[in-house]
Amino acid sequence: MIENSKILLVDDEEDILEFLSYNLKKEGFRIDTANNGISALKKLEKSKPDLIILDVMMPEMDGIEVCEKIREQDNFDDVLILFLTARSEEYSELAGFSAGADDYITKPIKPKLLVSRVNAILKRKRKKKNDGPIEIGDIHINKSNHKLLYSGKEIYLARKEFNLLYNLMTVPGKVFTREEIISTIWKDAVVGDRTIDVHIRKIREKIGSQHIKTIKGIGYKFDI
Amino acid sequence: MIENSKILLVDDEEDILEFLSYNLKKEGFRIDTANNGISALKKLEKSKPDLIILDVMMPEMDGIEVCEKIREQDNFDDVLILFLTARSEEYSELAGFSAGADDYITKPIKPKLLVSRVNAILKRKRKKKNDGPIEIGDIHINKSNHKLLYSGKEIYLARKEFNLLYNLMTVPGKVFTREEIISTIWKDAVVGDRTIDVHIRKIREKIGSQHIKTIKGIGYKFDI
DNA sequence: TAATTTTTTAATAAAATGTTAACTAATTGT
DNA sequence: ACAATTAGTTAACATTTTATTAAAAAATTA
Repeated sequence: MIENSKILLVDDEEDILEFLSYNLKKEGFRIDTANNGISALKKLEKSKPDLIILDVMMPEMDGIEVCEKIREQDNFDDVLILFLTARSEEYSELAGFSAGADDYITKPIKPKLLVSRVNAILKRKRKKKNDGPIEIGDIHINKSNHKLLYSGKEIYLARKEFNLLYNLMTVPGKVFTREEIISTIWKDAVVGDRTIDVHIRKIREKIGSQHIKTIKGIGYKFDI
Repeated sequence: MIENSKILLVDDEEDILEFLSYNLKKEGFRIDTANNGISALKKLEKSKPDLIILDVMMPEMDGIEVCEKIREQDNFDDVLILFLTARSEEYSELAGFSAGADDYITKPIKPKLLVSRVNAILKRKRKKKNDGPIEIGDIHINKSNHKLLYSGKEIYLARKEFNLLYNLMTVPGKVFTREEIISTIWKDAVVGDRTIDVHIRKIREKIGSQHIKTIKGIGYKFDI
């Protein structure tokens, strides 16, 4: 998912565009480029990137200004923006954040750092996004109000049960290993494997067992 | 292997260093310590740890900064970093991840949780190396979520069958000797030759026998 | 704090997976 | 072609993993 994210690179220097492009494509990101602010704003509509990497120092319209313009538009207030600044331009951190940037990287850019930063910022977004309601078949689950509708009827799940089911439903069909489940549901406790089974059983008790499949030796998945 | 991993602990409080040290040594890890960021950065070169456990709150140079400095160095961009944060410091999760952390633990530290987290993170690293999805002809196999698609249809393979097929598919056309197969699939067990045959048979039952070829006297190979 | 609910564990049953042995079939070398 | 070797098949058995309970522990609520 993260690997598949689209990134729009905006810089007036062709070398930097290429450098960024090369390093991010290698990681599996889909890349679009623009070499000035105007062009970037135009490309936004069609490209619909998940993340924009924006050089602060550009002729005509600088990064801060581009960022502000993007944030003004209603449909792009949740796109991520990452600034590229020279180490010396101390001011830009503040200005950047106040213009609505999500993070920034100082030049000279180190490939590995760039990639780890980009991954981190996209992961963060996914987390936030993750809270929307999910509707699969006759099951509606909504984390923000902790409600589960099963063929129209409201079903109560205890918190752990709810989180577990919600987690499985975030990516239907994906097999979640027990390890994965534990690391997302039990962030600060150590529990045995049977604990998962028991929660799974309770969920099945309430919504039937046709959706949650056991993959023996691996984990569980939610199937439609 | 995991038990033999080297861990560098960085904290300004001697008590915490001792506490961590004690609990991790007990598990067989090799431990190094540093009580500030500067010293940690210095020790890196010689110590070459597999994992660094870093307190976020430290005088002079905080954990985030140390982490960034580590990530900037080209030779340490793949060392694992685990943050120690107070439960209240909400900010640090985000800042930490964006600085390049791999995971974090909140204080107060529970020994069991610490150990299981450290084991998990080290295991994860080891695994990552060769887990990519493989796509050959009409067969897609993905180890990370234990899925096999055969001309678009999902096919279930039991664990040993799956690992065996995956292994053959890592190098299509290569003949894997029975010895090789046993040493990769049955790391710590002794099994007879017929066992392989039976698993091969079960795989052929599910995806047909056109792909898995027998090389008599030698072993098996996966052919396109 | 007591009552109630949720979560976890422990014990054991059930199910699925893995292995072997005994036998058959196929292939290879002479 | 025939013995010798190697692979395939099957079903019984062993092992591993999950499901199910009930009960203890922890957390939440009244």
